[in-house]
Amino acid sequence: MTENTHHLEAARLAKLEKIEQLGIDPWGQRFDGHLHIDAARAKCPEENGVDGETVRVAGRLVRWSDSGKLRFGHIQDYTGKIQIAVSKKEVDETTWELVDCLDRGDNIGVEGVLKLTKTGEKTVFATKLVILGKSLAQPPEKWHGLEDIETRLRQRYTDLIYTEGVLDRMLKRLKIIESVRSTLKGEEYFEVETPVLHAIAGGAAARPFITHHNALDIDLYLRIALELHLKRLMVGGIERVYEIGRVFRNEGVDSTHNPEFTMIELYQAYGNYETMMDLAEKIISNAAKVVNDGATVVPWGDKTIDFTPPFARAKYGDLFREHAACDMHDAAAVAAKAKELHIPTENRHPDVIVNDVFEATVEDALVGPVFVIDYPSSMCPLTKRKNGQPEIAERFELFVDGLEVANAYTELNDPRLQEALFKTQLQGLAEEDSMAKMDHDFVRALKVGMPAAGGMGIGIDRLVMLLTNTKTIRDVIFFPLLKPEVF
RNA sequence: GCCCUUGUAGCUCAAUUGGCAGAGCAGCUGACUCUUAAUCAGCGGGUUGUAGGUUCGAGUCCUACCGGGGGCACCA
Repeated sequence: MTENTHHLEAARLAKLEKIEQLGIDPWGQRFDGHLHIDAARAKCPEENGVDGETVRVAGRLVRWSDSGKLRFGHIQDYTGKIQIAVSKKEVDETTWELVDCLDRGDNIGVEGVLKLTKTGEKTVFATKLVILGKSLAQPPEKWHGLEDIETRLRQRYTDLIYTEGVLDRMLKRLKIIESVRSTLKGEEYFEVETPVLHAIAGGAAARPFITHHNALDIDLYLRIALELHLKRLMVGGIERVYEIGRVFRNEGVDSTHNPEFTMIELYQAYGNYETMMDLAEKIISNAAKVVNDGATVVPWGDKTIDFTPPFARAKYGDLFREHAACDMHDAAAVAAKAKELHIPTENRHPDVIVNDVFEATVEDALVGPVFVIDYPSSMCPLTKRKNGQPEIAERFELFVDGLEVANAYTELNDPRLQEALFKTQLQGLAEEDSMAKMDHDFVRALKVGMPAAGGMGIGIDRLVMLLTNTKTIRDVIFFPLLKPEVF
């Protein structure tokens, strides 16, 4: 960079030096009392020729014409954009020289009078102007902006500034998370933090990332779920508990999977999976309203999703019969259907085959939102069985347009059954593929006594996708995983 | 991991059969006190992802590698 500075950067460096020669710090100083730009816009008179208040605004210069003795530009902050006008007559000589050194991309602060231009645009007519941070990088082209996906993801900072809708969508993500917290606060939940480094990667079926602790000389796993620690806390007396946190799964990347993603898991003593359905409806419909102007019906590509409670509920077995055209308990018929779908059957537990057939035939057909309830219990080693029906687990998954958004159970709190399920691997499932990894301490905790409870996990990234009409997960994550860039 | 596709100036894109690497925007110099894709005149800007190969000649064809996108697999 130093021995081979690009000519565009060189031009900016020359201006930077000129600013220093004026005795001005090109990197800026404290600037108090600025209004957010949306607030400034709200204060601007609506009538031509009327002087409004004198205000201070600050932000990034995203349009600039450095010509003549009256110059216009737009500055932008996270609340919006407003035009500024700088007239040579209205500012002192040093400021006018500073104005000559401004480039698109610079951060500036402006004090001036709010009024409309002759063409009716809300404008701050500057009486003072300061630089709050020089930009040395050439911004993207003003009309097309940044379109190269790789550049947008690697240089998210630039993407956030110059690509229409990116910052807005990410702010919606933050508001959705705020809304989830606020809904749970209303339900008297406590938010906690539990370890990310696990000795046993339990609570879900996924390949973990492995890391190493030097001083203890032990390998550890980055967590793949939050479940087992939160249940321990319920044993400890925190009746309603949740965590919003990052989980890590060492798997492929596609439009709905990022190796690290954000989950909320929550547990409610004395509840069950029906309690969780009611809560899921509250959490999701509230969040939908926050980012869709109060509406619970939201656009989703060329479809519309109605998140107005209550959501539909359908039994796993019924959906199976409807879409796979056979009974899930009829092993021969299921095997035939599996063969038809090129799903392997050899040495695999019948319920694993059922599940594969279910995924192949049912899931994509579910537009929803729909709670799929009552799963085959063999695939649910952490879930309570239905009274008198040990082959059915009180579990639901919430599907929206084929996307799994939430997963919940009536929690298994029988330590003897839990221990037995940890010991029994499903045929045809490698241990690393199983959710049932022996965790002796967790069994010990259950022996202390966990109250009957409901619990739920929601994929926050996918929820944000659905509520912001975004089809790829990388567009709702600030910094999705990419292979390292070579400099 | 496999298949398809893609990589040219800061950005967005051209480049005919393999035949002098171009444009717009942005930048620089000058003019302009109501502009907003400002306008007008002039000027500069390239390791065509990287490394090889074929050829008189490669942005273009071939091989490998690197990055991105899409699909498959994985993700019960």
